[in-house]
Amino acid sequence: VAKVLEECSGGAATDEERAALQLWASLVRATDIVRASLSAELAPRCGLAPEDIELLTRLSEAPEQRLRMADVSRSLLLSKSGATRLIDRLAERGLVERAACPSDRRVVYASLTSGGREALREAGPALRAGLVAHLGRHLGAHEAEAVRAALDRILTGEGAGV
Amino acid sequence: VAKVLEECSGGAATDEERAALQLWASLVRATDIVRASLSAELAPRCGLAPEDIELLTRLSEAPEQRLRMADVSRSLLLSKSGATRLIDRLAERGLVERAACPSDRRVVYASLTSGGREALREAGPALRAGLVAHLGRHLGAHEAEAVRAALDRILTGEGAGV
DNA sequence: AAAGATTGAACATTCAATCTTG
DNA sequence: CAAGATTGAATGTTCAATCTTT
Repeated sequence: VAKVLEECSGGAATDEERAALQLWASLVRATDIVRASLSAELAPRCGLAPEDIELLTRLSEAPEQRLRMADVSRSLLLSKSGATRLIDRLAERGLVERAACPSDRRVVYASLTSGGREALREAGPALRAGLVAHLGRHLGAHEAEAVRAALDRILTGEGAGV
Repeated sequence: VAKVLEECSGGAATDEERAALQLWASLVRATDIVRASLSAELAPRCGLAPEDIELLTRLSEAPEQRLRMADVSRSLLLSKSGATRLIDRLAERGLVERAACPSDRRVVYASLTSGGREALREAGPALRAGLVAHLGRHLGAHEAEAVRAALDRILTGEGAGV
């Protein structure tokens, strides 16, 4: 990608621009490919997409195992309506359920059901195995740690609220 | 994410699994956030999404500034129909056009128009500036290089055809 | 008026089926 | 029959508008 832009899209790329371009290309490709592999392996195994597991996980760690809809959207980097629809889908499958909040009647909680806990118990090990196979296997321990540290620096620099 | 799964989704995560989990969380978040920032900045500036620019770039570097539809889908990690629709959209805007292949009448070329070259000349610098601001700015030169090397190792390990 | 959530419309992406050419 | 490309249907995502509650 970089070599291309450097010559074709306006010329005059600096070294810094070239480096950023290459880094971006690798970043996007790596996440896309690993995501695709994970989805393909997880779907037949447990019928859940990686994003579904991510949601169930966030719920399982939350106090009372539930989250306000707005927090679902924020923590998953999803629009408000995206959160509504995600919870719709998982609620239909019995993995989460909606609950009213007594103290503020505007908020709706999404809470983990026992079925959701069960699904997560099965999906968790599969997800972890997939991540080790597709990600960890190719990197040494402190190399992985170094990459994570660099990415986290970008995240905090860009103002990501964990 | 990692702390959660370690305790909630089946327990007994190894150190290796924890590391892979954390790396994955940072990887996904970083690409999502940078992608969102890029899209938001590029859209008003030049009316193109990052993926559009990526396609125009690939075309601009290809021999004759054209690519077979199948190569579009492969190089952008898109399904065959996804490639068809992407070219549809950009052709409607006059940035690419379809052309028949005389030697094999099954193949359709997507080729860059002069309008597409013009659009890329404007978008290229904007994309590069955005990438430096959102990605490069937070990392030292050889740190960025180290991350890229690690990601590329994952890519070749996972069998990514560049 | 502002915040939380939902809905409908628009759009992008994929899968499966189809059509044409080799 | 296999490969290249396109189409229709289904799914998921977002934006803008709406409704309720604060």
